Amino acid sequence: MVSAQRRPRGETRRQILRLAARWLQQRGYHGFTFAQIADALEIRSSAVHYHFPSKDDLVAAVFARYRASFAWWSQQPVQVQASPVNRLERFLDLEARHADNEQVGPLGVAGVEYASLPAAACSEAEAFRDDLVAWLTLTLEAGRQTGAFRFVGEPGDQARLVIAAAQGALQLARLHGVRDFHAVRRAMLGNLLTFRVCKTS
Amino acid sequence: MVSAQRRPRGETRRQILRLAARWLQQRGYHGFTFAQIADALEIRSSAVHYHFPSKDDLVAAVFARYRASFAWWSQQPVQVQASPVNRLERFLDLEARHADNEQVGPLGVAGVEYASLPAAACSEAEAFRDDLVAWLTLTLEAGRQTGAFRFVGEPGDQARLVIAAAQGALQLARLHGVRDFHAVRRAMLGNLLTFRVCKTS
DNA sequence: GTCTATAACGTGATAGAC
DNA sequence: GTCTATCACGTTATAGAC
Repeated sequence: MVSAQRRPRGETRRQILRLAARWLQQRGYHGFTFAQIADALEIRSSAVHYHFPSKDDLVAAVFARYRASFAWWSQQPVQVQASPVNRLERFLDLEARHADNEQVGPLGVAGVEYASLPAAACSEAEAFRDDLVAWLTLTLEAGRQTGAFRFVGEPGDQARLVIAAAQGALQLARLHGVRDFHAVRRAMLGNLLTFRVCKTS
Repeated sequence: MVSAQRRPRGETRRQILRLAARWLQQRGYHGFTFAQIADALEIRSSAVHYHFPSKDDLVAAVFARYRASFAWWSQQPVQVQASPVNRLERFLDLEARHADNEQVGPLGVAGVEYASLPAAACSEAEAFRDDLVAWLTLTLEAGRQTGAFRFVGEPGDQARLVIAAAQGALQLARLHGVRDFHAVRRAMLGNLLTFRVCKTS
């Protein structure tokens, strides 16, 4: 039998979370197993159960980390001080990183596997959605006031469009390469940014 | 033992496909099993294997049917004769039906579970994507020529945006109700349809 | 041609060693 | 506190009955 690993304290837990997040975004909730995580870390699958008693716990923790990461990111000075257009661009850069890593977004996973996902994970995903909607709504509204963005209707609707499009674009990118993500990005920014005046028809 | 079912010839196969498609769009590829299909149809799981030797075969057939359905739908006289705006509206109506049934789109499933999906299913999904992109590109291009749609850039980019947004919107709807789908729809149509003139900046 | 009994394997989870 | 041996179950797939 292989002797216990000599990993720094707390490092195993962190590695488990890292792998779970990666595979969740590449294969979905049912697409990876404790055994695969254990193999990659050269421990037994039951060691994973020590750090996360059930798969529910593990995936809920992964979703919670998405939220925390985004909260941290959005509060960085460089984001707060950026213009609304710049904030949106940076958000799309963030999503593009997923595409480069052949991953989709957490909300896509939650949406697709919703009916077979543990309740705790769904709750975390919903909360993450709320955070994103709120942040994007504020960003888009601010950008419209400065005249940088042009759109009709509610900023909240437009925020949901941005989230949905980014999510869907990541999935298209899996099927047909990263170019599809950038195509969606171009189209979306073109629609939002193009200087234009509305005919008051 | 329960005696063999007396189902009309070919009906079992059709029912299997129906259930598989429904659950694929509600739970994802790994979210349903042969046993569940068998239970619902009151047969043994091995009977399902007679109609579809492997799960690969079953899911590939489901994806193939999505393609065939869309091809049939898009060639109906009512679609062919409709205006571009109307065709887009009808397409979104089609997607909205998924939202009403608490389902996501096939491309969303394929994108999210891509790395854990059988190759045959991926190929069918990619072909389906190609069909959708081609049809939407033509529709959007035609609509722009008549002045009904206004957007900058390539129609192909805009087509990918529509697909991505619809896909993502269905997933958001799972998390937060059908209202999110309609919000995305409003925003998207608002951006495409609003009468406006472009400043040649 | 259609379906059933059963196998072979993979999965999440528990009890207990160190 | 951290990890391993092992279990009980669910899943896909095969061989064979009718």
